[in-house]
Amino acid sequence: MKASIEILKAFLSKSTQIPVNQIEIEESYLVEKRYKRNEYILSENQVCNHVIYIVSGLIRSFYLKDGLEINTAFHREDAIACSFNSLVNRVASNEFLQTLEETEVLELPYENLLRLYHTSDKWQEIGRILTEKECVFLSNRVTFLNFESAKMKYLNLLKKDPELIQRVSMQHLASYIGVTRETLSRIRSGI
Amino acid sequence: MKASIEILKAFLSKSTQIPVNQIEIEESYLVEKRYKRNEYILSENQVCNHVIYIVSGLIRSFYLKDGLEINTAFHREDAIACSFNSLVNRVASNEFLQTLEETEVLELPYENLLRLYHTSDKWQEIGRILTEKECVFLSNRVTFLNFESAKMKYLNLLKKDPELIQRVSMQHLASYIGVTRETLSRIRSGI
DNA sequence: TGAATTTTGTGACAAATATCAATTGATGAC
DNA sequence: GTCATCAATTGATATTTGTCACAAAATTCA
Repeated sequence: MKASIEILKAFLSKSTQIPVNQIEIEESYLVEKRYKRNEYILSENQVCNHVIYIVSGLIRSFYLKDGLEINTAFHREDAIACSFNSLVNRVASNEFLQTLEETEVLELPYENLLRLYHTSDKWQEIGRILTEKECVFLSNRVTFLNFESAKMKYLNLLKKDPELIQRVSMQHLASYIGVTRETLSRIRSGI
Repeated sequence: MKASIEILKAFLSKSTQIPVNQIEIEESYLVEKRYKRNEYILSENQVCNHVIYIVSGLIRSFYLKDGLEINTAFHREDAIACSFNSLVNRVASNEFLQTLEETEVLELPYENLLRLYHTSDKWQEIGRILTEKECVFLSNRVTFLNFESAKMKYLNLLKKDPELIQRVSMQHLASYIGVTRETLSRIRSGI
């Protein structure tokens, strides 16, 4: 018996406004997993075969550019994570998923996601609404990154998501907002 | 009789891999409209009440930052356009939609989109897949904008979408890739 | 606890890009 | 075709940010 399934359903209901009792999923569709700190959930060139729901913990997505790690996203408890393009288009991922804290997840394999989509229009709706939310997040992120100074990007992140700044190291935040570690350090020291 | 409905259906079928004969929509749900060059389809602070399918023409999305126009997207024939966040969350748009060429569209009012979603799981699927594509596009755009030099951003755009560079003025492209007009001009002259 | 490792901070300097001002070139209205 | 308007270019300079090198601080773990 997987206790975290109720937590997942609560997340889905909250995110989509669909009543919990209308959200159905077979327990066998999901796999519970635990990761230690700094473990890789997905590596570059693998095809992403799962959507994961994070019960607890913290995960980062990043890609390599000239050997340097550039973070694209941070995923915390009560959120989902995957390499979106890889999952949806069945292509090799250009990004890694790595835990930054000890992390507990519920894994939904891609083929089960398809089963849900094909057997239930509620799940089509869930997929659509969650994808819409991701779209809104991403278009805000584009605006956030484009045409803003390093200082404004840091201050905006601080305002919008102060908790992230507490939980993620500065070197990881730096590439997420598109500045070097040194510049971020100087911004923080107020120069 | 709206001739462009068949064109819309072909677009949806091509984008979603759903056979055309499974895509149904009442003609009365859609409104045909024509805009001249430089007309506004949506202004800041309005709630976006339509998704539009562009039959022909070119539209830009932009927002104002310190009185300056920053372009966020360009939408061409055989594509859809809207202010996504405004449409989905029913909030005032922070962006404008303006034609850059004479443009012919099919307008789908938001309430009709909801009708489609609530009466047909095919339309839930169409919505999901189109939103997925937008997500992939946006996450590529984030990667494209973050941590790239002005020159690389221009060259990447040139490579990925040379047609856009032909059709859109340099001043509009500049803010789209997050550089000033002057810098873009210098990049193009090869300095 | 203490050594090793990782992360963060600082300084000096270089490179990239923005800003401001002026000019040239292109386009559209009449 | 001409004038007016808008777009693109160019130069000079200021500002921002990156790069490299190293030191200080914090964290990890044996």
